[in-house]
Amino acid sequence: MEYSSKTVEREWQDYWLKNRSFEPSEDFTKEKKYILSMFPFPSGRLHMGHVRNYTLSDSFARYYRQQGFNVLHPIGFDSFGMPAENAAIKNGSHPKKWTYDNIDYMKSEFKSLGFSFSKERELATSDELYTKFEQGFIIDMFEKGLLYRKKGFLNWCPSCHTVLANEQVIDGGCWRCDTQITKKDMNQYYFKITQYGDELLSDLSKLEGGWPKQVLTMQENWIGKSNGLSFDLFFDEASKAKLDGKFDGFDVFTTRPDTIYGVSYAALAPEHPIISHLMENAGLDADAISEIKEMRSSSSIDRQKEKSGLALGLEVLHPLTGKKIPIWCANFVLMDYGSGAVMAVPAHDDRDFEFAKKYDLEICPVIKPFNGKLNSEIAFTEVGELFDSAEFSGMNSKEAQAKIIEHFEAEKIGKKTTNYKLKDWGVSRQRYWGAPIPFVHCHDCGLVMEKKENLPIALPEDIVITGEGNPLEKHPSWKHCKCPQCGEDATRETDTMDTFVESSWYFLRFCASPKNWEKEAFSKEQIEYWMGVDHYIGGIEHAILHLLYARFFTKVFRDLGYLEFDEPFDKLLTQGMVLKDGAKMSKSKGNTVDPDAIIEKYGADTARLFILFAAPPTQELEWNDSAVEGAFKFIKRFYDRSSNVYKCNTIPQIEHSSLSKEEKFARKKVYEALVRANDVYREKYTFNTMIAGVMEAMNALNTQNNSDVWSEGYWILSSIMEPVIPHVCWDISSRFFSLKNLTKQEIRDEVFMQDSIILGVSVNGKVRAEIEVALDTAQGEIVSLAKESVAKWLDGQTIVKEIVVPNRLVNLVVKG
RNA sequence: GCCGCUGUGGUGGAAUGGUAUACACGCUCGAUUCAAAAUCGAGUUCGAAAGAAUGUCGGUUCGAGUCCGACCAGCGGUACCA
Repeated sequence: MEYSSKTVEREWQDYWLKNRSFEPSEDFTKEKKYILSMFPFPSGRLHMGHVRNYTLSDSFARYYRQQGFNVLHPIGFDSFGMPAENAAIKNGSHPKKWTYDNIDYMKSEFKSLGFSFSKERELATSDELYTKFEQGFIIDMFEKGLLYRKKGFLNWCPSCHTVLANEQVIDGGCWRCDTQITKKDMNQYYFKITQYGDELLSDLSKLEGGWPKQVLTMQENWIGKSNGLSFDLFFDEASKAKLDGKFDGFDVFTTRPDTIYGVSYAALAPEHPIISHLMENAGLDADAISEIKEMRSSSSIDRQKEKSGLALGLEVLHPLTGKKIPIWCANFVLMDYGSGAVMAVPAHDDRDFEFAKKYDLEICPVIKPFNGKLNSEIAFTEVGELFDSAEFSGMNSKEAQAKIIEHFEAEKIGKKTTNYKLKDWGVSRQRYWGAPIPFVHCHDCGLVMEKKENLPIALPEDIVITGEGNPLEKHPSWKHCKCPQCGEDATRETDTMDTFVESSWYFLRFCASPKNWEKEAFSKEQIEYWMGVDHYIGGIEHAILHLLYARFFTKVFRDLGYLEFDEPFDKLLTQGMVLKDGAKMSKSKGNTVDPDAIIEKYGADTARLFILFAAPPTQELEWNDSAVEGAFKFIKRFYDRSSNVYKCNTIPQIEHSSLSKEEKFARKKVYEALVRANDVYREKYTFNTMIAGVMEAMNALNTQNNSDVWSEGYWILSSIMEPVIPHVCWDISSRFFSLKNLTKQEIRDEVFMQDSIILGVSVNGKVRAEIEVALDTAQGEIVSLAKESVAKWLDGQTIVKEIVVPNRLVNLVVKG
């Protein structure tokens, strides 16, 4: 029969839909598997990265269904976000229409690829029902003090009139219009993720083994825990007077307390409150003020280009020596790390050194290498031996660090402190297409939460999107409301939430039974059954932000009483990128391959087979047209050779000992493929080797013509391949096996029994010959056969050692 | 700079410390065909051979692509984090 991908694929896609084949059961006594792909943004069309992602999760889902598990394999759309607004600006389409049109199209693509997603649990995060529950959680978090509002210096694009996230700033410019961004002091909502910093770090150990090491390391570095000493530097009397008595001193943090005797100046971030005070109270001249303003507004890229600063005319006293230390304002000091102020030890820190050289500040070395001499041309930043450090002189750095912290604590002038690079998560965006933050500003009551029964606070549809400013702010009526507390006139918050908020809990929403979707976000019972996600599959680009935020939400929900576990994703599989001509597929490079075109030409099964066969999932995948052709040929051959198979409702029973050598070999290859398949799904995820095993089995079946062996072979192979090329396999299975073989397959040990084995013979580790011996051959005889086979290499040599590795090889060690 | 990953035929890639190059692509030859496509079959690491080869150099071992150390190259993450 001629293979037609279109006929076969359409038939089975309709069958699956009609029979609700992929809906999870509500029977919670069954063993479950929760297989999840990272859901897509509805950009319009699927790209090959998506196809790779969903082919992987689909294979897992189908495999576990065959093994008898209750499988949840849902999909949705991460459908809020800037691109919908950008499309509106460009084509005048409404963001909502643009988004939902794209979703409809992409759903049809899912169907044509044969992905076994649950239809009934499909959702989009821009659905009002989703917004409703999300706003409820935001209110919960605000009540718990995990969401707060404060002023911060944010990235601002002067041309687009909007705040930009850090990741939307590219080389110091706006990602859309290239304008140099500036910093603007604005109100912003923040999640207090730092409160969970320690747990987010320590729980990484629970993920070891299940998550790639690389991702764990990236998260660890991102959280960036460091231990050290924090202490106050106090102003002298003259400086206090200059500051109108408002400040006694300021706090600094160091990870190198062992260098404390080398402190020769201290520096404040341009945004530091002491500097603001000086600027506002005539403590600085006009030139200095404009210089500081310049530092404050320059982008972080600019600030990294060259160190600059200015002396403030203030002095503090060294906490141990009492020596006077000058205070500078320096652009390399960051306000949002530590306390925004540092002690500077130019002799032992590269940055402090560079700054001291530029402004001709004192450099006092206090640590020298254990062996060798100090080089005064550079900072010595490694550990070493202390000198000129009072009673700590002569100690090594490590010892001195502990002792100096002890000393500070005993004298009550400082304490051991831990700092994190992790910052609180700024979540407000001055944008239309996002979930509104459910708060109200009331003249009398201040910032007030919306009442839960009024949720969702939905977006208005009659808006004008120009790309300038926040459309919600400009809408004539939307923001005007009554205060939920006092009932007086008030205004709604017009900021919307970062889209990372939606993706931080969607995996929980999928656990909810759709029949209760209106009533609740999810129930505890459903969550406890389905979570954690057994296999979470997606791109490495989400290694930090999305996965960190989802972990954070899980812990918050636990503390709110919604669930009872600590981590959402048991196993994480990060797929590699899809490349063409050695570069990532992208529209701008013009090297994309459209999935629809591949399906049209070869069918979904070919696309799926190629993607899984061409490389292991974690590696980059190089697109190759002729290899796609090869995958297509295999499917055609697989379909065609089914003419050797007869109809049966149970697996054919075969008397193994009665078979010919070729027939035995074919059976062995078939069952080897089965063993490998189980290995791959449960542990190794190297689908390419599983498929290679099936190809070997096919090649072996081809060398014989026993119809029992063919039929048994197809019974097994079409079961193994069903998760990869489902349409063809369902077709074969229905024609010959009444779909009875798409289940767990038993391994038959008898096919692995052999009468003889082939051993390699090596001399000094170099393989020189092969011998075939009967299974029960005694070791002595094996050795003498081996010697015979390599006589040529033993000539004139003395054998000093004989090593026999059972079933593998014989190694003879000789000396000549 | 720091952290991580990857280096195997012409190409994608196989190989629990035990016969390197499975499987596939490509290429070559042959069958089929009036011819081509499709299909089927054979061959294909390099080298005429001895022999050599898993980025380079060392080490551990009877035996190393695999383990250890140093380096080189490519890719990715991150970065004035005190």
